Amino acid sequence: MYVHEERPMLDYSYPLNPLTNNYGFYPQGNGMISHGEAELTSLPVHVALEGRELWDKFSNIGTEMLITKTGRRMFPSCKVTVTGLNPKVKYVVMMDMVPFDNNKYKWNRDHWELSGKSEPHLSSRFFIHPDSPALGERWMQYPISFHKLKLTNNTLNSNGLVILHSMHKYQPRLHIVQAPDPCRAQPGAYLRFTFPEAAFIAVTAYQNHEITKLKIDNNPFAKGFRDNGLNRKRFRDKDVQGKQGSGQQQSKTQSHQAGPSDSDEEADETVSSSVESHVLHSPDMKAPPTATSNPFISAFMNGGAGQQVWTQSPTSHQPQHTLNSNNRDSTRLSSLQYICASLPAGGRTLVAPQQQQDIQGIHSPAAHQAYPIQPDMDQSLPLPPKLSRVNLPENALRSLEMGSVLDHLNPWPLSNILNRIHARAEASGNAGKAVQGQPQHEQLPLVLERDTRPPFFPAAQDCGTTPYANQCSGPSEKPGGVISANKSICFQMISVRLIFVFVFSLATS
DNA sequence: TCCACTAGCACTTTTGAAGGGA
DNA sequence: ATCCCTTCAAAAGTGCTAGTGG
Repeated sequence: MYVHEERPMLDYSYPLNPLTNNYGFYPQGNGMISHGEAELTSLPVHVALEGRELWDKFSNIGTEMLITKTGRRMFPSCKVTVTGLNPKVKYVVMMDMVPFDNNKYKWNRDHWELSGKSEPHLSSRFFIHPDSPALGERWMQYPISFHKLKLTNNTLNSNGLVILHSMHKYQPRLHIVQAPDPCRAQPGAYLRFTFPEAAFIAVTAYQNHEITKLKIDNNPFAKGFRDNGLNRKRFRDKDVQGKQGSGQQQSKTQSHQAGPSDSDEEADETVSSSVESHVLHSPDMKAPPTATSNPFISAFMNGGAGQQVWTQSPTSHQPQHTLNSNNRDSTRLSSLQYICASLPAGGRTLVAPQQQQDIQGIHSPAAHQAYPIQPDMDQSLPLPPKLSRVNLPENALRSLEMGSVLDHLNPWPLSNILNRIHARAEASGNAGKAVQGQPQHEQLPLVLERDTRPPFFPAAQDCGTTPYANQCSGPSEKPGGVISANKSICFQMISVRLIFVFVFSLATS
């Protein structure tokens, strides 16, 4: 199982709600928290995957997620409930996909079977939740939805998509990153949660008709295919001409009896109750006037825009002048989610209890008792505020891609980045004031000296035994793997730089 | 021939601008 | 001038399917 477990001492709770899995994190309060470790890791953080009923339906059949060149949303989408955060501390929440195993799959008539070894995993690209950063109380107020996360098989995409291999199995992974607090000169920590029950096989066309049927029944966008697709003109015409259904239509007829009634509500709730994601920009998007409403984006625009932007007033953002320009390079510059890649192996991965037992063979009922929960899943929550799409200035992203070639040889673990922020906060003396002066940032070298001081975070573990070995170990030995490995390194280089600016912006926002 | 993949289609939902009324 | 509500067209998200290429 591809779970990067760094601290076997971690404790996990059992599911507390029959419809959700709650993954709790309870560090043992016996002084095991290392020096300088941030508050996040000392909190009883619970994460629960919403819509377990639907996920289970898919999982029982064998979840498939369509991936396309232009990107396809997940259905069901990942929506999680988080509890146990510090309500007054800012966090960044993001998601990526990690390989479920080392295998490649193929569909054989009516079942999935193994089809050899998996392709080298492309470095992860994060989908950063648009509300990031936000206070813990906000994250706990509403379920956190990632329904706008898109999957693609296009390794060259520039539209903020998560890249996957077709016919490979993946599972979602949630990251909660504590924004560094400059005033307290304390670095941020982060937690990771994987969702094995949401594992899926990425496909370019649905293989299992049962999955297709489930999607049609539950996804409101696919309503037009309900009632055996007879709503559609094409099928109506065919019906009139003698009901000469296609193979797929026939297959639907075999089992499709359920109306849209119940599933409608379920699906509608899934789609409508979520928060809008921000897609930082694709060339065909208009720049909305609310582009700077997100403080993170504002911070990023200020903090990551490179020299050209440093000279601007923080309030002088003109989102309509950003990536939506006709600049021909804009197609390769897009969202932060897309560019952010490959979180290093420095965090803590929390897995489902059963999975945890598989790995470590441990139980922890005490944890459950210690923190009897938490979210009332039946309680209706107010709809979260909606956000408009936001854009990043092109030069902000471009400047981040410019850096030392050496960077890709030693990508920074997130912990190192946070340590560096901490060091910088210390060096600045009064970080809260220092960060107000934007020009100071301009003077920061893009390529910072490394490892000049001991880390405050646990150093990234050697990832040779993890599924991310491909990311960390450089070019693959396979001839075909060199290119993808180089791509991976390139993504890493960009992403680490972005993460740095991103987190640093958090510290200063 | 098989299989993975793509592009375009028809359909539905979502979004946001525009307009009108209080 | 502002706010709220309704309307409507465009954009975006679905699975389907014919066709392509290895």
